[in-house]
Amino acid sequence: MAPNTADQIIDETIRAAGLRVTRQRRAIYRVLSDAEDHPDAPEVHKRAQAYDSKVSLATTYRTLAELADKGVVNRLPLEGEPTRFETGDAPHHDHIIDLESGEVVEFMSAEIEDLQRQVARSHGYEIVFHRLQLYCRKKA
Amino acid sequence: MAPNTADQIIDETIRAAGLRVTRQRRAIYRVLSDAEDHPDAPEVHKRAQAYDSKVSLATTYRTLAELADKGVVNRLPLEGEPTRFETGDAPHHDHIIDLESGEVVEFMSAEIEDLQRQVARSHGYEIVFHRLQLYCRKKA
DNA sequence: CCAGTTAATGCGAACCATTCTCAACAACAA
DNA sequence: TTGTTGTTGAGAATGGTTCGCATTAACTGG
Repeated sequence: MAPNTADQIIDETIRAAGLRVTRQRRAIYRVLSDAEDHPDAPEVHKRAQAYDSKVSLATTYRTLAELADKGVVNRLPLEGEPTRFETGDAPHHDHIIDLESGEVVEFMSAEIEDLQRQVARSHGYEIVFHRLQLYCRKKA
Repeated sequence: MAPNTADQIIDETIRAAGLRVTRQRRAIYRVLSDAEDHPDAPEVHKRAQAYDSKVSLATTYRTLAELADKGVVNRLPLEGEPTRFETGDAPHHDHIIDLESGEVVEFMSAEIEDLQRQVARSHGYEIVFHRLQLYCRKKA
């Protein structure tokens, strides 16, 4: 099996995070780069095992945490359910959570971001990171 | 000790939530209406015991959850630490979290709220509730 | 004001997502 | 290839929160 570009990028990403490239980390990161949705850790684990059966749940949590700390992956802590994950390569965005289906939709609003910074500044703060989640239902 | 207005309001609030008025619930709710800050459940428990020594931690969690479900109290789930609580009687607002001190500052922005609604609508959703938290550090 | 009905409490056990421990193992560098 | 050091797996441990259940206390309606 010849190396392809996608694999190389994944390895590169892991290495750039200052981590050794292992089968497990490749599988875990690949799950997120392939994902169309926002899986939680057990789900990432399950999918990772499809790529490589030798991935433990502990390593999944560990790797997700390490990658998240490096900014390569984003945590998406949701109200009342396990944290979900997404790759960190997309430009910054916030989330709409469909309360019925659990589906997560990404959105972006430069205006909101600006206002947030403004609000923070007016209180003498600067934003390190923020969390904006709109828990919604489909409009009638 | 003659009944005063504050006590009556507390009882009223609890009753309005469809709950029986008990010493414990009075103590717990009073903690929040007296609080200047945003305590977590164990802290509420500790303070509630000052008003009435017979309050268990389980009841504290239970009562906070019940009151939160009724909208009388707001949950404030924070990134990486226990959920904190506040009364629900203040007008809607969001929070700035000081990453160094853990202090929570409330703010309000009608503009941001409007933009949120607009964003949701443009995706075919209507907001049921939202969470906006700015994790900040004091500006240099 | 009392008894009965039903809800609320306290205690500890249970839960669940997540993290840790540590011996076995695998990446990478020389 | 071998040494060094980071990584893994398995399961135990953690920590916040919830539950089960026997006991106790609020609210009826009489």
